[in-house]
Amino acid sequence: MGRRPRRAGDKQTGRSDADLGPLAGYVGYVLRRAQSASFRHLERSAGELALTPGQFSQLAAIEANPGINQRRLAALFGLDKSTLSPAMEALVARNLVQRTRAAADARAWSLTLTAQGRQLLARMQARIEAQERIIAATLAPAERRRLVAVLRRIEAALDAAE
Amino acid sequence: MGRRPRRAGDKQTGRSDADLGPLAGYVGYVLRRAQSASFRHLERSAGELALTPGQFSQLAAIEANPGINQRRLAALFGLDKSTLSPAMEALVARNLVQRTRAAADARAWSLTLTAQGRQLLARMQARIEAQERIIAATLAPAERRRLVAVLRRIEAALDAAE
DNA sequence: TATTGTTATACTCTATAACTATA
DNA sequence: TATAGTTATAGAGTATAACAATA
Repeated sequence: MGRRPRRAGDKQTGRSDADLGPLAGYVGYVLRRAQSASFRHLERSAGELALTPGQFSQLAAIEANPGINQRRLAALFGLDKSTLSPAMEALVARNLVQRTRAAADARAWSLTLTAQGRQLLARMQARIEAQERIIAATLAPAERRRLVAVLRRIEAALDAAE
Repeated sequence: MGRRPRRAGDKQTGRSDADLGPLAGYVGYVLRRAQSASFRHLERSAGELALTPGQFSQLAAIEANPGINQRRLAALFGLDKSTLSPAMEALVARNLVQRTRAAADARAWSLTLTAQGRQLLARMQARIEAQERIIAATLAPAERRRLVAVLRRIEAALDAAE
């Protein structure tokens, strides 16, 4: 008999050479795997900056929309206002975000970045862009822009579906 | 003066017309949005089947690897064994998965689907494939296969990065 | 009455550490 | 000693509901 081919369940290697089956062919599933890998990589590369991907996105959105309130920021990310309340509290406690009462509405906060927040955001952005370069290196030239467009269309189509 | 253009912060609409800023151009971020939309859609379309996307993937992997043990199943998804323990417990309690002691190793479980598990998996798979058709409808013909390949390459590149 | 934000509470998903039983 | 699995526990991240202050 010839060499036995490597099979699922091979005790020698200890590696999980099990099979994903049909999962491996679903866009939804490979999307999840790629997204998880992006988070894992970002968490590793954030290191001493101690910013989660979610916190990065919140700082970036506040920079892009200075004076935004928590309701609008929550809506931008599809979160409930009660989720954003403690999240902003944590960024304020780290002196990354400044909350002042909105001039036009005393119920609402006006969110802006502090100097320290802008500086930390810039440092994190450099690491995000390093990740983007790793991603771009796997793509043919000009494929990156198409990928972004495709993913946006997928999001919109799924949110619009019954 | 002419009509005022719609601006961020417009109180009339109540819509969050705030701006994602540079986030909107990052592959990592649009990946996250698309993946979240996929989960939301799947949770809606699962309905009375009461299966989460994670549970679906576990059933599918057990079907593809009958007799797999929990360690290998955990490794397949990058989870800790302690995460899988209660997850399998829940599927066994619903009579979807059968756990028997592995013949070759009395420490390990041998996981297989019950008839009920196979039937529920098949019903859920039909809904997954409905989602895949929604996704495919946003893509040019033959773009789907390329997207799957691209996402796999991105996952591999990020996991390999320092 | 409606809206902005906070708080109490709970649920899901995940991990680490300590353990039991077996190899 | 090492491995498969379980359990206790903890920490994110999320939501709903009830509430206070303001519109």
